[in-house]
Amino acid sequence: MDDRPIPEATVGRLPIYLRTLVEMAENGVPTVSSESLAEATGFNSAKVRKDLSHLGSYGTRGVGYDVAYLIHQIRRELGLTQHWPVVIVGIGNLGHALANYRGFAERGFRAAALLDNDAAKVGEEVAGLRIRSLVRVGIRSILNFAPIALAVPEGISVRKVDLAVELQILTYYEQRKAALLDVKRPGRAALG
Amino acid sequence: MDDRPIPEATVGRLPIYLRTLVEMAENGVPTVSSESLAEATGFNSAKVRKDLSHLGSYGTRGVGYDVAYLIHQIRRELGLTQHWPVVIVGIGNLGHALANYRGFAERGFRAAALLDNDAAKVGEEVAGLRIRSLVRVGIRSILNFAPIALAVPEGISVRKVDLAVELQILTYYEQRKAALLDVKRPGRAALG
DNA sequence: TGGTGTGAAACTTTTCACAGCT
DNA sequence: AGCTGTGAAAAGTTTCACACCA
Repeated sequence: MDDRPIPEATVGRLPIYLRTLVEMAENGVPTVSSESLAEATGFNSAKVRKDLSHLGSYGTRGVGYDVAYLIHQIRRELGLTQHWPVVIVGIGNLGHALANYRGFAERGFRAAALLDNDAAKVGEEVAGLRIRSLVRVGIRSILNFAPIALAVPEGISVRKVDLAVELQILTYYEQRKAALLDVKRPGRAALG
Repeated sequence: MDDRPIPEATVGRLPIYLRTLVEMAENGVPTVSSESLAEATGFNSAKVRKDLSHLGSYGTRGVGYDVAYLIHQIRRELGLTQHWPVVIVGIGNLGHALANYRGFAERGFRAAALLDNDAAKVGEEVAGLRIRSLVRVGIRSILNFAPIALAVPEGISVRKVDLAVELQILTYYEQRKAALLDVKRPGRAALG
């Protein structure tokens, strides 16, 4: 592994390139240019080239990138060539859905355990796994769906997914769009 | 509304300040300094001050910010003083969970309709709403949980939540941590 | 004294534009 | 001729550090 870390912004986009490339491979596409990869992902070609350049020089001038090889390189860089067991904590509505979420299985993440601190739920079976009680386990990364800031020991990575936060960000831009419409057509209500 | 748009990075953090401030208000905290708000959110105080300065000059030097007033200002800026009906499209595992997700209701988002293009599901009742078939509706913003890049008409805002992507980003950093351990303790396997 | 508000500096990310390879 | 790879410029974001006010 090259020891220069890849910029955070690029790391955030690599999974999206990967998903797109896998789809292209399934459709028998052998090579892809930065321009067409840009179109498929919604980024622009300069960004695509800069991003991919952090993996190494895997493109061919005048041709583009070999889809299969690029998939391999991104998988390797993201550490997806090995198996990462996933533990789902809190088997409520969302935990249930996550345990059954096909998008995880399809991309190589398998739930290894379901944990809940509600004694009433322990023993129940979900998605072929028995719910177990919460114990101290060797967790190193957390994808947190709970709307709280977790305090974790150093060395544990946390990413948050807060569904309401995402909606609130949308309302900000929605509101601005409404305001723009107002300016263009004065007298019309901002929201019909 | 001030017509200078708030920087994107700041908009992304406003909902997090809001959540924290609401919690503080519930605990009877009357004022908050940028330092303590930073501690509660995990950002730093300079960033908090810069972010809040985009709302206006609502702090008091030597004292801090009035919690209730700040909540009001952030809500106003995010457009949360009005009601935004939410439509859930695709009532599978995840759609089910979203329809029942308390985090939405608690923060003022109510599902107005559940839509699915699977005829077998139409008519079924979930979370007190009857599933209806997919029709052309006046949608202006989309929070997309499906692992595909949506092609939408101009003027429609899209935000993506791809749960597998978030996990893949975590594996990158997890892998780097493992590599660092390796350097420190040569001979030890990267992953126990 | 304590803590905001903000220019300026530092850093990160994006975009431009083109040399150079196939 | 076509497309990558990349320096350099531009834009955006974070952090610093301090004037200034309650």
